[in-house]
Amino acid sequence: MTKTARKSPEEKLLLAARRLFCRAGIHATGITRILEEAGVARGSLYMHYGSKENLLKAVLDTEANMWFHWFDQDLPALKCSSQERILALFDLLEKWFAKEDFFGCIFVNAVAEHEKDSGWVRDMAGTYRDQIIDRLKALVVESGARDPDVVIQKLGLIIEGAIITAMVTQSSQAAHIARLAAEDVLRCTECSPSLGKEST
Amino acid sequence: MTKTARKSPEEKLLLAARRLFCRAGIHATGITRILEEAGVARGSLYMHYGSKENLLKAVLDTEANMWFHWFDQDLPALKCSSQERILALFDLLEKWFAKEDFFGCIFVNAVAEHEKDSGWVRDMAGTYRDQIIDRLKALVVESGARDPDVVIQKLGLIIEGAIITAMVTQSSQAAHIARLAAEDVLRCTECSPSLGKEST
DNA sequence: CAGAAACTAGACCGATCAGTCTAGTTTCAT
DNA sequence: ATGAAACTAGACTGATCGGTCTAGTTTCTG
Repeated sequence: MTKTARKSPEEKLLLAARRLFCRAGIHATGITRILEEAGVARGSLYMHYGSKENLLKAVLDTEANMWFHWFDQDLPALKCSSQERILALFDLLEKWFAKEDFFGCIFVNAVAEHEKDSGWVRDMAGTYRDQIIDRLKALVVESGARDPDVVIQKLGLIIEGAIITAMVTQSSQAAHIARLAAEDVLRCTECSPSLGKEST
Repeated sequence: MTKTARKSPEEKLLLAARRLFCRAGIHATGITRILEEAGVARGSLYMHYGSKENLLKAVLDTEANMWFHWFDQDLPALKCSSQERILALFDLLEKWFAKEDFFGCIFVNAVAEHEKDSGWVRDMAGTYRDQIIDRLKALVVESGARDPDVVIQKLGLIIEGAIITAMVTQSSQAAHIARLAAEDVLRCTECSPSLGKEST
């Protein structure tokens, strides 16, 4: 169980930063605390990342890659229908939430603590979000849903709700509820030709 | 349109703090910036609130009261079924999201930027969350849903998802999607005697 | 009108922050 | 074995933070 043993200072910094940024907040986490948690010298941080901001960017990249891995590797490996693959995403979420060091999504946290009107955090989060939504879209379209765009938006909303609920309640239960809600959405979409039309 | 005219320094501080905490983040917002935005002297802040922390608490109180007002005043005033009242909540959310100074939910933001394991922010957010869920529960039970607890959790998740999506996308569209998803959940709950039972 | 309370403007303080720099140590390729 | 690069430990800097304090002005109340 030597968790941070045999890792390069670069990797130890990345892991410590991810954990602390999520657990205590980005602004509330000082460089010094990251260095202590990582067991790495001050100079190494600035040699590898140059600034706290760049370190945060690296953490965001890492988290995005987790999502990409889910969509590009884990889900396609399943031998099941594309609809079941969509639902399997919530099982991946459940595993994520259940990790002892899960303290919310760094993207949500980063957006929450930074300027909402503009800025690189917002841009970066938006770009990665779009890339994730695209992958979700491929799954939904493949499943032959009646109104893919609406389904995607509903599912995206449920996923984000699950993340926040899991962060607030500190329980992986949210993923299970989210899966049930997603099942409702998918069932309604394939069963009802036209829903109510309160246009406004 | 004199927005901050004829208001007491206390109220001007509260409004400025709420806006800035949501728009730029709590830690990223300095006392001085709040004072500038509010047009109020430094001493007045400490006379009325004593600390930045207490000011944040007051902002959280205000936001909680908005939710209580929705559940205790606005929704009961509607002459419609309790199920339609549940859905009307999403119309209130839509109005909220559409405000020019909507930049996310201060509760979510506050939890996101503070220690997740403990602390007064977490406690306060949890307490208010429970009180809001209780009100939602009353509505759901009144609507005669088959499995109220699950429905409540699904709806809570959808509501939180809507808030985050609205924050990230800066669009009130999320409320509309959330309403559609909520309709799916309610429809499935009342139509299907027993859903799939993947009990984990 | 008079006194108290609320309020303003801004100087000021100690703490802490991100980031720099120096000096010495370890690691590693050749 | 040796030199370069990576790394450590920690002192240091300038800026900024939350919060205090003083002095003078406005507003409210009786």
